[in-house]
Amino acid sequence: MAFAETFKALSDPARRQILELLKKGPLSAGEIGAHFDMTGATISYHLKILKQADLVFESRDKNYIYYQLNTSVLEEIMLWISTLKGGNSDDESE
Amino acid sequence: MAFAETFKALSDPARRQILELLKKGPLSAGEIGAHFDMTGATISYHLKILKQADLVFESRDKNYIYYQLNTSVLEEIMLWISTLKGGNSDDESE
DNA sequence: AAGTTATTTAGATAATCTTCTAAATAACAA
DNA sequence: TTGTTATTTAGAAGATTATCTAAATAACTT
Repeated sequence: MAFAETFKALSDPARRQILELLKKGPLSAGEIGAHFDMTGATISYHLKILKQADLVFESRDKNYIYYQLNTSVLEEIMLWISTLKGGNSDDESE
Repeated sequence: MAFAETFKALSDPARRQILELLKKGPLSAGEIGAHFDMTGATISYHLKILKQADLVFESRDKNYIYYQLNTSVLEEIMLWISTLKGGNSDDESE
């Protein structure tokens, strides 16, 4: 829904990399953090922004919080971009 | 090419609106500015960022500078998003 | 209950971003 | 060449962002 929030969230390289990690499946906050040279607090901050943008959602298990991609918002962005390109949202070969 | 730059450029509402205006065709910096409640200097700043991100290009005529959409970069973003969603960049119904 | 581990929240700081005003270019018109 | 119009550049101010450390929660283990 909130377009600004979504694009804002995508504008940071670390957050894009997080999304790419999640492409393969859910990961806990700690597992995500292991891929970065940042404190857990900073990772948590980025996850919060991705969550607010609806790009990820979380589910809890034991004392872990798992994050996973939410692809539905990506659809909406694709739509925005494709109307910008083409005018029409439908497929338009040539 | 520079993904970070492109997403950064798209993260500002005014810049997205500029792109939408340019969808209908080229406009001069002044014509673009007329749609916003900002100084020409600020518009120029936003145009520079869009230009650096390769989202627009300019062409000069008389003492006007016309801006127009460059859709090729939009393709690349679509590709990034769709690989994030689907894994495969090709069409994948269901 | 007390201790441990995973994660978030709070508060601070430094860097980056958006915007303005004023001045500089660039190109045209007389 | 002088003046006018369109746009950009420079420099400054205020807002937002990314990051850290330290402290707070939350959930598990013993």
